[in-house]
Amino acid sequence: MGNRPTLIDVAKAAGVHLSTASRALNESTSAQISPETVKKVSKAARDLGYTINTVARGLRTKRTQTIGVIVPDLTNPIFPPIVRGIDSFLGPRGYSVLVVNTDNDPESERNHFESLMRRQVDGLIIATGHTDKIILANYHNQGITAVMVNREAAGAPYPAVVGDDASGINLGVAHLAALGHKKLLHLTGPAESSTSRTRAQAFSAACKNHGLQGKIIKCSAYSIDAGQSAMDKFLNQNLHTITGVVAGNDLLALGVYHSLRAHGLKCPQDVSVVGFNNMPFANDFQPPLTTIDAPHYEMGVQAARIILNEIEGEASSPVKIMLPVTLIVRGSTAVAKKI
Amino acid sequence: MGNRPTLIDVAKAAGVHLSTASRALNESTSAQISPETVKKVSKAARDLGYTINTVARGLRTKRTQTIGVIVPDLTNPIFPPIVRGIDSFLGPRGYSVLVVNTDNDPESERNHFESLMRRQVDGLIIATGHTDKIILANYHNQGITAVMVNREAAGAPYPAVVGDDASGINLGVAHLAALGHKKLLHLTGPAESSTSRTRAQAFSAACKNHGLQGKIIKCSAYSIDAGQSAMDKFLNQNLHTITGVVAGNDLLALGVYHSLRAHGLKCPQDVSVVGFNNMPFANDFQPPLTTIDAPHYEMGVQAARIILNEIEGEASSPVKIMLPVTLIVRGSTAVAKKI
DNA sequence: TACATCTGTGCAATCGATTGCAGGATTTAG
DNA sequence: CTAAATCCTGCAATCGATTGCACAGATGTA
Repeated sequence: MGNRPTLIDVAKAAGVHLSTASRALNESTSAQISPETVKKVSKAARDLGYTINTVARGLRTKRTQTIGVIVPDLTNPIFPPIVRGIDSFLGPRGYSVLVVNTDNDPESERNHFESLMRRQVDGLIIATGHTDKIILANYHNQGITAVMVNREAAGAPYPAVVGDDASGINLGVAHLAALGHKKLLHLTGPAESSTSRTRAQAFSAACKNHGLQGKIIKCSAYSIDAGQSAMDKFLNQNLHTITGVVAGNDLLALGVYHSLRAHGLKCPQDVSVVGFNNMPFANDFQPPLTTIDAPHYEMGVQAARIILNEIEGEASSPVKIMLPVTLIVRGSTAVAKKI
Repeated sequence: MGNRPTLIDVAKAAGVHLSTASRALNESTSAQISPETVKKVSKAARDLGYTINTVARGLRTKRTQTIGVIVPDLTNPIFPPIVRGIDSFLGPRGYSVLVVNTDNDPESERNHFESLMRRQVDGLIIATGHTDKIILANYHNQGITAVMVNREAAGAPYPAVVGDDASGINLGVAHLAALGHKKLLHLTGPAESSTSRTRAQAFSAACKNHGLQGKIIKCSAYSIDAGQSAMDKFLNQNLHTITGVVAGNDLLALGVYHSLRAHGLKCPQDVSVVGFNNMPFANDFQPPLTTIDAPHYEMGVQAARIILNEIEGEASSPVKIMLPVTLIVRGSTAVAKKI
């Protein structure tokens, strides 16, 4: 790669010592240097096309201005908005983002974690639902700065930025109740994930609240296939026992779509479906998906804000930020059918 | 962040000199060290939980084992698979990936480029369609290692990995021709993008080949909105003049869906639509989208393979890899309606 | 006038590795 | 039995910055 000039080149060109050049170019130290010298050095730097070598600086300062972001899978559509939110906050502040995918595999997560540590990242933003308590406690014991996003911190007092899952599920159940549904089904995600538990509990509570019957089935992952096979299994045994489904997320809702179709049921005529997340293109599904909008981009922004504060400012006490969610009514919910 | 042990700690623990420890731990130099010493050092490293500081190494070796990936927008669904493909190849080989989003803004691209240079990335994988010839030529003049992905290199002899756009468009047109369509429309993306031009040219050629009438309209971006407004404009003037649409990509196809609906036209009964990319969830759209599958993940893998070769192996002559595409027939295409 | 205080700059150590070179110990060759 | 070759290991320079400390000259104070 290109042979860029170094600080020595700039110093020579400006006729000053290396250290003077460094101070002149550095926002926080340029006050120590006379204005004329600063101008001279700046000009030399500009003329030579000097850019700082952050690797060298990072070695000396022990700050790389790099944040590691751990996600399960970037191709899961809720993560790109989170990552962009993070990046949009951090980028203008001089930080870069190293994204790794764990596929929810603990072994892979450990490897990626080590890789990020070797790279001396200044902090971690963790979006994986599976990271278990022990791993997290380990991170904390090692003095690692981290912030959770889209999940709660378990096993370690880390700050977290989450959507208001309980309210979201409430909104969904209330919406179905208002449409006259009496018998609902909830597809819950993997038990390791804090969002799964929160949503399932909120579902039970909301059903009780509205005097509805609410069943829950488990899915092995937050994926279309897992949703489909769980729903298949359910429908094979209980074809006409429910009129409304509150899926743990939009992918599970899509799995429900597939399963309903395979069982000759129509959405929303026979069964109404509510998703969660309002993922991109949810409006273009067949039918357009009624879902809970969770502000993923904003979650990323907030997580970035917090971690920067932890790194640069004084360490605040672990906060938990819960962002509001909203119900988006589309074509997958309708008045309940008599069963 | 954690106070990890350094090579000196390991060397002391093993009772050898720093440099011996370094060589013992390094794959390529451990042959210079006696087996017992290697074992001793390895054990000490393991016991102390030593991990190398890649920042320090990077400063000395001028290799950061980091690749910069420049995309327009990570939330555009074709990019996550590319990024994952890149990462899946590079990760196991010790490289990490720094992803930046330019939003097709040259100013933003310049800033991100500078940021990547400051971070001493070993190479660049460029997926932005807009990067103009001058910028690219600049990169090349600065001796920057780069590979294009999902676009051709213009203005600089960089390797490129692309899908076979021309064949893809051909497949789409042939499919519509076989269904009896005579009058087709192509929505082309921004002219700056090489894929836009390739696809548009292929469309014209294919129409001529099949003896069809083919019109082309331009879209300002590869987005749903741009597709919709271009199609709106077209339909307002020419409501029943075409029966088939070949969209420049799937997002434009979705825009076409919206526009057709707004004009009271049904897909596929009134108008058939073919997309391009086979983006995630294309099968779940309304109707499921017939489209050309482009192997984005594989494109990422190949781009990563090439750049690693350029960095570590001998510089090969600039290659252009064209990956095959396939037609995926779904519900958005049907026998042509008489008009 | 003499001494203390500031300002601006330079000197040199340092961050944590890699690597060319030198040299002692051991082996091989003649 | 001596010289040459080989094998290991240590020494020290180096990558490109940051930063505590020293010091010269300017300014202020008594």
